[in-house]
Amino acid sequence: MARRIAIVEDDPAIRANYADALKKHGFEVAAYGARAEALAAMKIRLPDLAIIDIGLGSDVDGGFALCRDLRALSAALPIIFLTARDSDFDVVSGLRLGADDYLTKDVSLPHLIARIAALFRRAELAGEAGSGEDQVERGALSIDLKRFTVRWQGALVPLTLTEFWMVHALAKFPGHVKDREQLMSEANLVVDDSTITSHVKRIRRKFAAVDAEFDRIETAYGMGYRWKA
Amino acid sequence: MARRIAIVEDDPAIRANYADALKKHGFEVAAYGARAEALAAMKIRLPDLAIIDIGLGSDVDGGFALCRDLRALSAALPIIFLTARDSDFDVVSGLRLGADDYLTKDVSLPHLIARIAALFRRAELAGEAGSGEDQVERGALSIDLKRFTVRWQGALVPLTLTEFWMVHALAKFPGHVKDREQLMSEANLVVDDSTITSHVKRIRRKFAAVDAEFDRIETAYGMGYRWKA
DNA sequence: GGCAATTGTGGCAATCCGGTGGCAGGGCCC
DNA sequence: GGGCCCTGCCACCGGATTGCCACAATTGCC
Repeated sequence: MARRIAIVEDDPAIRANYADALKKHGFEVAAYGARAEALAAMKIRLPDLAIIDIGLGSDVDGGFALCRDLRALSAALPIIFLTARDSDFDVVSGLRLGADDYLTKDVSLPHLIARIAALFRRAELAGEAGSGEDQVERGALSIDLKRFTVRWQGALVPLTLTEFWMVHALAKFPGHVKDREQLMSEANLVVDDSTITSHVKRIRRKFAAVDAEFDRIETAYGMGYRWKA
Repeated sequence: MARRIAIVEDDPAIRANYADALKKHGFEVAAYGARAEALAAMKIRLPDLAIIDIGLGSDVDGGFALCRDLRALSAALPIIFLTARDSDFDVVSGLRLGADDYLTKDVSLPHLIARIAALFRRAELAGEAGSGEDQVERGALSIDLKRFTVRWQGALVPLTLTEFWMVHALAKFPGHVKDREQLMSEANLVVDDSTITSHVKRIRRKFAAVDAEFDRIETAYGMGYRWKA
């Protein structure tokens, strides 16, 4: 199965150029010209790697914002900035936002491919160690990590991203207690303890809307929460 | 616990320079001037990240060889080439050898740090999922550190957090007497001695509710308590 | 057996923790 | 701009947990 790479670049010529080159290297390519379009598409289905430009049309820093959004979608998604901007400031900012690499547009194609390959190599290491699955099934619960959907007894539970990650964190190891800090880090958050409580409240409510009997999220007093098997 | 970074660079001045800068950023640094020396040291103890120059003294491609050797030692070790050579050919070769990043020596320090941080971030993703189950088994007693559950003869004993840690502290070393202070510190408490007595009382009661014959928590008069094997 | 020190017991009050409703700020879309 | 959604947080409440005390029971020692 070919790797899917998403390219976000506003210049149509450059975009087509890169898309072509990557396709020739055996990658599947999805190309987008604008931030909102790209984000919407990736929310439906995550690519295996994203290459994004920083300046997107009138949105001068659109790529930065997109990177942040994508990082929220997935902590593991490899992200490469590919842009004309070569100031140190931009590089550091980009990397701090969670990108894995930062390249300027003067890199040769072989160079770009080598960077992509290196990133895939590393991403794969993570996949082997962890649960590289993009689908989690726990009885009546099923989680689709690429589409960010959760089903309970077959019915779709409309969770927000934060809620999605929290459910994922809990259900990944049924029965294991996750304290609030662990839940935060798995959802890429740094918030107040009470906020976690709020999220759990909302998650429970959403599951209950689908199944009034729902009670799989158990509170472990003073310890955290656990997904009851 | 600070991250350990290994630097392999033949020029003593540059080496000291980078080593200093990284130390200032809170990393632990091990610096080496030659390939053999570096490899020998890392065989004994792998760093958390390696930064290597390509040209090492008379050994023009020594860095490449070292990278290959290190990759053989560990597929997961993050490796960065930091060198004066900026030809595309070298970059591609370096990355193909298994390096994660390739930087030229004109990068600023903030840029280098950002690259290092990005790599650590990604490497951490891999490490997370690996840790296996933590379980303590002592005859009829079984403690699950991940689930925060205690079973006696297979039956669940509903302990509170404080009680859980106290049972854990006692059962970890069966037969060893733990005085009240030790029990407090293992449960992260600072309380009156009599309070420990109360906790033991409640723990015994909860075990007795499961098994009327329960008598494994022994009082060592004047010394503390011990888990009877 | 007598005595002081130590531990067990029941119970109560203070505290901690989580659940709930609600609200405000920020972002996004129309 | 207006409306909507998501998110973070707070105040309040009820219940679980915890700390401690007075008093009874036990222990070690003479």
